[in-house]
Amino acid sequence: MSHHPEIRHDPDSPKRQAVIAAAGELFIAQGYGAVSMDAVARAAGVSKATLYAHFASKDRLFATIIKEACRQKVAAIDLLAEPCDDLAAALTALGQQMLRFLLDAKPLAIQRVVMAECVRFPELGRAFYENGPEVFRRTFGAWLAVQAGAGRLAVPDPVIAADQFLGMLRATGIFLRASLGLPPAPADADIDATVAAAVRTFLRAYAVE
Amino acid sequence: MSHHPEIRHDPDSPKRQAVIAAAGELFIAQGYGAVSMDAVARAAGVSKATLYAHFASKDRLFATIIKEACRQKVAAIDLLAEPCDDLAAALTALGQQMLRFLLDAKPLAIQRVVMAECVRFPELGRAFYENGPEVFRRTFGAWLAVQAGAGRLAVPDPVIAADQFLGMLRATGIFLRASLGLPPAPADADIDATVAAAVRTFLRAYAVE
DNA sequence: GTCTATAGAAGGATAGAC
DNA sequence: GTCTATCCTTCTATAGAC
Repeated sequence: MSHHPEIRHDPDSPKRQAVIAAAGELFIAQGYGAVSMDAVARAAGVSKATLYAHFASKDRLFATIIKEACRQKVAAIDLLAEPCDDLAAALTALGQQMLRFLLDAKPLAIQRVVMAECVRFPELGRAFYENGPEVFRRTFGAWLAVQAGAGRLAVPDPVIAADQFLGMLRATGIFLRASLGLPPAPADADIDATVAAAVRTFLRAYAVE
Repeated sequence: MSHHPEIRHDPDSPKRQAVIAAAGELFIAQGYGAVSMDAVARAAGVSKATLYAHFASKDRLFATIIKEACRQKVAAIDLLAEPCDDLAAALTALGQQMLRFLLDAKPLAIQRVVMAECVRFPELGRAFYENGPEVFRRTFGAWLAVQAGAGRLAVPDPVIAADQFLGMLRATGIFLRASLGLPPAPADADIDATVAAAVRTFLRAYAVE
């Protein structure tokens, strides 16, 4: 025993952690093709041989790193656990937290990398979707169903309604612009206006008067 | 004269056209990093030297090709020129054509490549945004303003309303899934249902009763 | 303009010492 | 496990003949 052909390492090894941290920053910022294993080794302060002792190949290092990055949680989801007496206020708070998260540099960069490489690494598309957007729309949809049960909303299909609200947050003028890296960065006022408009449209369509 | 340091070529040269066609397919399908100049030359049936006689570098070839690909027009925009007596029908037709375009393999692939490379090639982000989404939201917003003027809609801000309708079309469950390459491919019924729901929510919020 | 052939650099991955 | 040093492949780009 103790002679596996696979790689087995202490996951808390400091060098390994350094590699993970360095590779995370580089891959998320620059993507797969633009980052060399030399660059990762240099940034992590280890040799390439050490790098390869922990990760069998560039592919596997990349996939491991990005899959882990996809597990980033949206703080907005916590708002859905709180009791709700004011629907408009709750949707506004949720929308603002959600949109600010989506516009943050790191989630934007992760989305770019995953979209770019999901053809060659289908597991990344799945990991991103299932850990992020899918979790949120389900949770949000369930919350909308509860509000409907309480007589505050009339939603034929809560998950569709959730998609619509989230879709309105990802507006072309603010979210797509940011996704494409176009200046200027969205101002707070723009974010608030987008959220307010989404809440208004959503409630006009779904609120029980 | 006739001795410019820059490259000047017959833009209709058959070899040049072959390079453009081959590079377009490869770059759009696989992205910048995954495509070598050897692969482009082979696919185009020319030598690398010929390739470099027409395009100074891989960067310039890539940027030229992708910028041109961003000029693809949305057929849906033509619908906005037709006279309109049934708002719901017009929005449904527009939405279906738009969403089917967005879900098509080539626009999805172009979007992936542009998002992936917009950090290193900011011009691509601009070209994509200004030729595609921005044109459409402006045109659609102007159309909504006309409908408002005709007393059919009450839209405080037509461009925001346009963004909202388009955002609801790009729903997580159908558009983001497709953007990430997740199976199964969207069925016609899913597309129609998404559009119908968007039209319904939009009119509930904005229609003059 | 177009080719063949190749220079020159960079990248992924590994051998062997410790 | 970690390093240094290196192998081999692939890549971008060009020289030189036609």
